[in-house]
Amino acid sequence: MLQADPLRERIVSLFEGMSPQLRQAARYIIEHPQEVALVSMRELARNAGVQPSTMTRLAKFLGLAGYDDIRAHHAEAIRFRVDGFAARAMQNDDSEQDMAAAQLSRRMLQGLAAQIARLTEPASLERLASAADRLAQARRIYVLGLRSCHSVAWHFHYVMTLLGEKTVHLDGPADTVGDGLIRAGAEDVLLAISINPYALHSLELAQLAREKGLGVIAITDSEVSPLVGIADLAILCSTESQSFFHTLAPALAISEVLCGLLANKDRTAALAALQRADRHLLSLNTYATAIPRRRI
Amino acid sequence: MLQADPLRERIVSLFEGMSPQLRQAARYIIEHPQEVALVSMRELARNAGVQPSTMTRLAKFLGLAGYDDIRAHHAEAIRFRVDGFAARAMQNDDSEQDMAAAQLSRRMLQGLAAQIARLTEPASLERLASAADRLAQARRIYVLGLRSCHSVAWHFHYVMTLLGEKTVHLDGPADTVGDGLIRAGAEDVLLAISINPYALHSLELAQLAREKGLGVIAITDSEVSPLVGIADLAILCSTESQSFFHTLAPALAISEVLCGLLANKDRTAALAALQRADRHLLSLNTYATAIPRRRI
DNA sequence: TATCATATAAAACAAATGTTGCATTCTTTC
DNA sequence: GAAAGAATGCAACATTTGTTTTATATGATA
Repeated sequence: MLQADPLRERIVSLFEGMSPQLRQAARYIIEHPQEVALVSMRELARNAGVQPSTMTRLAKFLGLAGYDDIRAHHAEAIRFRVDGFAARAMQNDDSEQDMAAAQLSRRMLQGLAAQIARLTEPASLERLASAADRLAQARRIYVLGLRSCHSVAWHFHYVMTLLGEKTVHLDGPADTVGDGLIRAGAEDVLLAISINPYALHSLELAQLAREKGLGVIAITDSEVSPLVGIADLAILCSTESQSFFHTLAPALAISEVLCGLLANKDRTAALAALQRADRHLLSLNTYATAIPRRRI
Repeated sequence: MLQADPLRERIVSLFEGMSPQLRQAARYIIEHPQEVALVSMRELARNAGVQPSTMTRLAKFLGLAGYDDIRAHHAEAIRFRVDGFAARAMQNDDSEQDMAAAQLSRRMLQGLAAQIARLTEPASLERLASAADRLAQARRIYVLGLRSCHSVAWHFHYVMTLLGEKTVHLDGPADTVGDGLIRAGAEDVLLAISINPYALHSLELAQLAREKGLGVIAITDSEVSPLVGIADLAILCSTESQSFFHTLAPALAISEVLCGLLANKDRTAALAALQRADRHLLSLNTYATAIPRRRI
């Protein structure tokens, strides 16, 4: 990534002139350089979601004789990098002293990675699985996350809307946050996300939900979180970070895993739902397929 | 190479019991491990001075099903070395058909952890540092993230509001998303977050900001993202996950690091601001200090 | 030396790879 | 709205791949 890579640069510079399929292939190659050298072209094409011929066409488009040139180039890059990696690592340690920012960044990122990795402990995995089961059975899933946890709640809700109509995001202006629960009942589940310091309103709503007979699943940060007492099941995530602020990355990771597990319950249905969402958004022209040109 | 390599050890330990030809093949493999993954078996055999069949025989001799097992092992080793402890994460699908929940969860989480860990590469750290500098200098920071990226944008904005009044979150109902930019100018910076598929509106607004003279910093997912062409500086994050959906955890981690770096520019000021925010929220009774009791 | 078992080379084989040409679909342009 | 052009999917193609089979060579044992 550091050293000059002429082919990579060529791909990037010609990217704008490529057709959609070529772009998809090119993008995958740029983002998975080592895979190019390690798997066959057909498999690469499959992983990139394009036809095998597209890879050949991409090679020709780049002015190469064929796909083998692309592979050869990436293989060479790997051979070249064999001891380059260690060298780079050393070079870090040197320049680290006068780069306070880099040092802090590294510590924060390594901390986050470690915290997420720690979620793979068997106890966590079990809770994730039961939570997913519970959510899958529910008629409706109400999602609640206020203040800092809004991001997690919203992301969960957003992803789930791609799958269907099952979730209701408890949010709104003018103190209407809780209104969504009006028609909630015992067949439903509340997914409540809250970390220290715990927003009072979240706890009140969770308590209300409990009283209305809803199942309550919590994503929170401690065994002694007030949510644990309210919820049927609590998934714990660390929020500590090497900076002033709490981190929500592990909580977000958990919510993404829950989405993944739910989608995995019925893969074909999930796939169909995603395709439908795709078509809908496509017809609305929501996403850019080419370089953007401002509407005037 | 640093870590234990069971296959390599097996080859060494069985070396004495091999015939001359098998030894020659085994020796070449041990001494050129990366070649095994990068060239075909026939070419490897040629380079080793051995018949192709000898390679197959060696694989069987080692108790494997065939030569492909040897290659797969060495390919994995390369992936492992390149990606740090990403290793297992990126190897794709095949038989996750009816994967147990725990297994899928673990793979997703390990993948996320690996992707965040990969952000500690020097190139990323440098970009993070410059982005933080640029943001620190700006008079105002406009934060833009639509659809799936809303969570990241909002989280950045929320954390920054704890520090002061510097950020403006570009969001709103009734198509008022861009209104915040009305008074934006050359002294300001836009922090734009967008991943594939790129929301058209995000690109248009980023373009508009650029035309208005704002600096543009992007958090996006690829060197060929349309945002790269618009932004002065792009921080790249992977979004691939072991499930149907893209992940935003790395993007969120990046935004948290940026917040941390910004706060770190003036630690005492940051501390003071946080305390003020604390007092304010305390006086509003925003957070629970004890087990919640519903208001009646 | 004759005989046997093993090791190696050579060739045959099915499966896969990368490539190419053709038919179809989607855009663009008049 | 029709026609030209580009982009794309599909299937056939010749190669190449890893494996297996067969034949030859080697070396030990009696």
